[in-house]
Amino acid sequence: MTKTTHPKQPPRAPGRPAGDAQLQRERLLDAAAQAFAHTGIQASSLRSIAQQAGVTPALVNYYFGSKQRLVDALVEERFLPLISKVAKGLQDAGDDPRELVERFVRSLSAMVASHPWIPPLWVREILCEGGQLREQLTGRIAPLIPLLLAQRFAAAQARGALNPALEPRLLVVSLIGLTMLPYAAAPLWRGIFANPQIGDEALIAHTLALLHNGMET
Amino acid sequence: MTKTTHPKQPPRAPGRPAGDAQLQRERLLDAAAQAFAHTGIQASSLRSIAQQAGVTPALVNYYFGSKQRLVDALVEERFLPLISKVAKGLQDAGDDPRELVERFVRSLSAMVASHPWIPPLWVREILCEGGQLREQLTGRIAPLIPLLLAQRFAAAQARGALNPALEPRLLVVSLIGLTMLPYAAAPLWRGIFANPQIGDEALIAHTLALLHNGMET
DNA sequence: TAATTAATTAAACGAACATTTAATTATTGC
DNA sequence: GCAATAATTAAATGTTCGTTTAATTAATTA
Repeated sequence: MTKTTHPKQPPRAPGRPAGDAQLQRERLLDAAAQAFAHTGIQASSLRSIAQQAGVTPALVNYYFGSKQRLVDALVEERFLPLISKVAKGLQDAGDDPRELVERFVRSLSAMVASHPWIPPLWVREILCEGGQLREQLTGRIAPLIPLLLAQRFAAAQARGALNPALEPRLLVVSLIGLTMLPYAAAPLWRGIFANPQIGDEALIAHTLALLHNGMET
Repeated sequence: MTKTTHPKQPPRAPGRPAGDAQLQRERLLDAAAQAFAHTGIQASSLRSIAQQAGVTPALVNYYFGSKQRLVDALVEERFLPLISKVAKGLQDAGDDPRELVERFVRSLSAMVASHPWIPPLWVREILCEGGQLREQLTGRIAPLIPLLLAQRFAAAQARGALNPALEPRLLVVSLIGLTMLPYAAAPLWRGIFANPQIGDEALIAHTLALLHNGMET
């Protein structure tokens, strides 16, 4: 989709501008994160990203070389560092499955609050078939979070600290379904269930209540 | 994305063919459902859909008028009837929230087994921002399923038949996150958690165990 | 059987896309 | 201060897309 709303900046003349240089690159990454989450990578044109940043599409290729390498830069510099931070918090947690679940829910909530482009990007580019970030998940994210959680859940279940009717690996899937999906779908259910409004704290409390009760032996 | 694999049918000459007439329309709807779920509506070209059905893109416009009306036809003739069937099953269920949840889980499972294009289409065109089926959800699906479930959950909670720590409307979101998302993400987690394989029955048993335990007062 | 209608293709159109090239201007190093 | 380099734009290129038009052939009707 092409952004048809111009912020009405007077078109700049060619030539090197005065002042800030490498800051343009960051502004392009910001615009790309917004566009990719909002519209999807494939459907986001370099024109619309450039326009959002107030430059021409040729400048995107000047800084990144191609659309694919813009995606790569966004993954390395913006996306994976956030994932690693969540993973660190889980590694440092103990064996108690309740503690693991609570840390996951709360750190995801904090990440989404400061980087609201994460859930829509996750849906479009990891969950969707053909998503361009799927390889990142299977190759670099899965060992850090899903496999780690599954192992700890299985160990907890073996020593009787987790509802034996659950399947430890599917509990990881359930955990993601109960956290990432509500954030990604928030515009939808906030519209359907308007009045009275449901806040973020209520969402966390509900999710933890369901999970803690459901995990009990 | 354009389908580059040709099923090697010799190119047909112009002119009205012998035999089956209105069957082509159904074949185009089949191909469209596959393509839209697999690639997304916007990214599915009429060329690829036509090629999948063994015809030319002009024939798509002959039968449907435009790409938009092809989408409309798919919604009316294939998608909404399945949703209505699920909604009927819920309306006929009693007040017991366990019964409601079990019916939802099982009828969704049956629907997905016979129409596997539903979960990816739901993710792409309802969950994703800008999805072309969102108006259908808020306008025609929400009253049939999410609002109905939320009302019954709230009533059950009021009479003490549902964990009071839960929020009835968010329980609907949780229910969808625990059912639709695992189906949509199945190719992902079946790859990550390979060996031993997890079957559909195990998924249903796990999901119901978590929900029933979590809903207990 | 002759005329009309239905179903199909090939070809063309204009728009949007990612990318490349050449020109233009500011900054930096000597 | 002058040459080299860095940052930017305008314009052009070739591709793909949805849609339209005209031609073609089978089925239907009278």
